[in-house]
Amino acid sequence: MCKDTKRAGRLNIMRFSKMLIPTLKEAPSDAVLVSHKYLIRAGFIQSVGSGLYNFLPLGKMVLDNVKNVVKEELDKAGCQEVDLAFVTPASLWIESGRFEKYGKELLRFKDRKDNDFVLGPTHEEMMVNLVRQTVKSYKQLPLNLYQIKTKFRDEIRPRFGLMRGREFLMKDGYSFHKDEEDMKREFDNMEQTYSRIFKRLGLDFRVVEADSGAIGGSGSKEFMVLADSGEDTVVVCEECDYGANIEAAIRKPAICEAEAPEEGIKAKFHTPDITKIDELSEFFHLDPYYIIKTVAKKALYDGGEEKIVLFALRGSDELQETKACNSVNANELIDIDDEELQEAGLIPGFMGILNLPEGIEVVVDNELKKAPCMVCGANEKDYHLVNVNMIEYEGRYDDLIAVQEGDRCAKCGGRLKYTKGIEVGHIFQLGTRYSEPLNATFLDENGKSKPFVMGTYGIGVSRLLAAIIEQHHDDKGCKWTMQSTPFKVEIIVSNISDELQKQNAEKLYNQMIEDGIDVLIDDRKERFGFKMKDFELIGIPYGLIVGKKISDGIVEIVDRDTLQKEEININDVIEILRVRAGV
RNA sequence: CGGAGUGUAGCGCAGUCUGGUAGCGCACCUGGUUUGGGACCAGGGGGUCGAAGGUUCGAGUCCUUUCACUCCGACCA
Repeated sequence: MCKDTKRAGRLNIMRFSKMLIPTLKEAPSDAVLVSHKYLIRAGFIQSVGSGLYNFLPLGKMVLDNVKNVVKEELDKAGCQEVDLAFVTPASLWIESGRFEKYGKELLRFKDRKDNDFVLGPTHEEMMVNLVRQTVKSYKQLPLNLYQIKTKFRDEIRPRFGLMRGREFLMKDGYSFHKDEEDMKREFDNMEQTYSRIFKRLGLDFRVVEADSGAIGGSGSKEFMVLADSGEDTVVVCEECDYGANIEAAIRKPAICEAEAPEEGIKAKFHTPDITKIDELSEFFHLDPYYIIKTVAKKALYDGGEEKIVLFALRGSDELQETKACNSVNANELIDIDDEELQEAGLIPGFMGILNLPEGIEVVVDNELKKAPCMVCGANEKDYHLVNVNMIEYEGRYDDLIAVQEGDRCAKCGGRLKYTKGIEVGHIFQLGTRYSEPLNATFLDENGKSKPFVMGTYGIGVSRLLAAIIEQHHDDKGCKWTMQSTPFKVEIIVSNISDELQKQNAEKLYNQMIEDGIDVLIDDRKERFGFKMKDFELIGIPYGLIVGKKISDGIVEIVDRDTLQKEEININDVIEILRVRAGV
């Protein structure tokens, strides 16, 4: 009894016949991802509306397990758990300026007194508010506070089951420091902590350089679980450990093996109806590398302000929109049609960076710096310029390139390739982006008032369930990893009407409970095949089949990963499972 | 928001064109036979056909309106 009390809340034991596990033969037709299908078919979750899910007993167990791993590692790393109000007064959001800016994902509503509230999609404001009220001195720093809490984002298009719901469970952490240096130390600490978390959960992942996006800040890294169904494109090096989201990936500047054009004097060249890079390439017998591609976009800013921007890069490269957007500090870049271009005095197909009409902003890719003898649109119908020497060009440069597979790694020169990833974690160096507007300050060693230097760190906890299944499944069902699985072992009683099988299975069940092994016993009055199908669908790591050979003292262990069966003596069961399941 | 599509039993679907008693498979309940790979026999329960309005002797089916959901694009843990 005493033993049981000690493990209260940690040990999962259950009878299949008593547990609510509504397994289904067919998945709802709208499920596209395997994780979505299996989580529903195996009775882990239930859909209740667009982007809204109920967690059934099995799903809740997995969710708790994942939560525990996250919590244990964070606490070990010196973080402290808090729990902030889910409903938050809009006033804080107005103060930070995000009430207007955040957009429609922010669910707003009023209480009976007509006061504005929001459902927290993230908690920077709330956490800064908490800390600014309680921390006054550098002596109280650093501080890393987190919570594991339901978030609500009214996504325009929720999809893929738990992968992108509107309501989801997220761990969000915020750290507060007296200076940049200490914040960077904690950032590294979190990178290592996150790596430990995902490793414990049995995930194959990469830490990659990322774009900071809307949250802002100087440096950020994403934790990507590698899976074909991932929504993000990740650039990784085949030789070293470099990895980056395509939005932030860099490369060694490209070199062209094709012959460079002979140097000459800058001149206008008649190019009738030749508008595309490959047509120009053919016309001039020149590699696209030596042609300047000019991409026009409309940049949108706060308050409905907009302007036309030209992005110039080599004909052999592609524009990376996120980089381009960041380079002009816009909220968004949108395509622009030919009519609008003409109104602005630009000629589609013949745009270039020289001789431009008024009011057009230009950003040139870094790799065009000092490039000699380039071909470029003349901003005049049917004409291009040749022998444009970029040494003479004085304008803004930035990194605009979308790294391609086969490009060279900036770190080691190795070959870069694409892979797909599921973003399960994101850590940011925030700086004073929130502490300043919210006037959250402390007194430093010299008695001077300073804004907190902050970091922010997120993990998509409910998304992790989907990520685990995306990476660990076969055509029969789920394969939970040891730290995430609801039970370590499932005892399958082949024929429950057979007293000998039943008694021995019950004995093993009780023995495992005694020994603290999470165990589910399938004691339903069903046929063998039926139970095996459920076992495979649910994905508990080890099955223990108590069947006909029990009369000889023999049972079978099934490894869910390989589906290999192995006959063993009933007396060795506990010992073998202990070793295999690490319990 | 733009484009495409779907709403019929818990799940998967047929029926809608051409109006005439609401159907199939799985699941569920009862009894029996079965028990090493989603068994079989017999019997049974379950539906405001997404909602509202209209046409008609009669609407799941035709007309109008509306809601929800899903898929493809922009957002994100």
